[in-house]
Amino acid sequence: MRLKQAFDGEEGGETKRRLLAAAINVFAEQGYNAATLREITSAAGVNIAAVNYHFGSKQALMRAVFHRLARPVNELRLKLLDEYEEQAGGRPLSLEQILDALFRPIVFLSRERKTGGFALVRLIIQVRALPQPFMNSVLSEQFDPVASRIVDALCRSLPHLTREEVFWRYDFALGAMLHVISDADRGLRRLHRLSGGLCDTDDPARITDELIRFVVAGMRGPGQDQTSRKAGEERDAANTRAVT
Amino acid sequence: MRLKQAFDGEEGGETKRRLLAAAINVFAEQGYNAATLREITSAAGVNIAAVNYHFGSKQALMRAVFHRLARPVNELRLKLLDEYEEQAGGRPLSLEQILDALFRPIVFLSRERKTGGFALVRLIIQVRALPQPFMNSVLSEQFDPVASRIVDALCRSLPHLTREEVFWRYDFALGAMLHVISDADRGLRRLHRLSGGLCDTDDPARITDELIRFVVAGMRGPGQDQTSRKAGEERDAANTRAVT
DNA sequence: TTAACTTTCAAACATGCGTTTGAAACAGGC
DNA sequence: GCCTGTTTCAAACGCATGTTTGAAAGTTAA
Repeated sequence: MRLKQAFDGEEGGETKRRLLAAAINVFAEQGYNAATLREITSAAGVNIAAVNYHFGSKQALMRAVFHRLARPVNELRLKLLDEYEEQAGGRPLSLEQILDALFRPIVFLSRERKTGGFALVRLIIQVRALPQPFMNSVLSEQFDPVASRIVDALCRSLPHLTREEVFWRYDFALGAMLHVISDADRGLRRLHRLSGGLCDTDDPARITDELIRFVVAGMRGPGQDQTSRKAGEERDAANTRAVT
Repeated sequence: MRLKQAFDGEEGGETKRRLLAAAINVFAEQGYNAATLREITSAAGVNIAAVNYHFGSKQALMRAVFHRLARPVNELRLKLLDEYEEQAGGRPLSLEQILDALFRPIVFLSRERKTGGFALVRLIIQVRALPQPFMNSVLSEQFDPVASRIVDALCRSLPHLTREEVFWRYDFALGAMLHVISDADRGLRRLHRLSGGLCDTDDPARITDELIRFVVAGMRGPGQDQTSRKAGEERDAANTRAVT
């Protein structure tokens, strides 16, 4: 067997590795459209033709970046779920445990530039904001399994809610998390600024703490069939006053 | 007085108006970086030199777009707050009223392509995901006043929370909303797909209903000093088991 | 009608992009 | 050492972009 083949694994050789690492950073900072291959290859210290040689195209490089970053995070989340399920011995997981698996890996990693967590979060937010059709399959492949697993666990943990309601709340929870961690990643740091410095958006433990408290309460809030009729009527009247 | 000067207002002449309208659509669909002036001018049926003549640059055009879109929405939100405050006659607004002002204009408008609500939401999400420094001032100018007003109202409505906690929860609520409305705007329609069609992400009333119910519960959840010591200890132990 | 200003236009500028090409360098096995 | 395949390289390709330019067309007031 050739030594080169033994060394070639998922990460490829030195050039491929450096290229991937540089792409992670540049795509995260600039976004796909504004990132240029010349900038990436310059940061990697390799020749621009290497992109086509090792990855085939800019698009393929972006997909490789995403695959590289998302897999470890989601493996970790699934692993946390596994551990909690083993502890639970067949009973439903607690809501806190589920949210821990949903949030903590991402929130903490979003503060980790070395491991790529920072970049992953940036990229998730970016592809969500501006879809790239060529990314659809890698996103589904990486994120759908863990989403389904979490929703299933939530349904068992929150029997007062319909499955539909759980899906809505899952989406809200995800949005709340992505929103707060994306805020800290930007020059403006809006929440920190708006709050006059009260909110320390650099502290993942603080973020997780506040986030879980909010989401736990939101998740445990009543479902539609438990909301009072009076509140429902007031809301209908408010909706009748059209936005114009 | 020249007739041209009378006609020139904020909207400018026909060419400027068409250019702005086309830019709204193209920027929203493509994002700032991928949108080209040739595409915009082609859609507007004007010459490419008109961009520089009427707006000065691509960046300035983008700022003008944002200014054009954000102002009516925020005026509406402030107006809703005014009305609710007038009704309240000096007492704190109910949480539902505050959230109505926070969410409903944007959620409903996000379904309105004609009024630009759709485009505005898309643009907000995009500039958040990938900051453009040249947009910072227009964003602050347009959104900070209403944010501060809402946080103030929330503080009065939720006296069990510190001002810091209110800011966190405001941010989570905003994130939840932006996340769910951005989902429906994209080819994949993830929530609809993941939920096997259960969640109708085209229905603004449904979105608002579920969103408000979740956020009301989340906002009313206990603050940090009301959370049980046992839950806190369990969380500390979980944090000690490091992510890797 | 003329003059002054405004607006629009086609063409060009200056630069840049992702991709390709063919040769050189490298690596490894026989 | 030779051969084969792999990898890297500089240059080029084919095309695109935002901005500028100078002239033409349009508008308006005197």
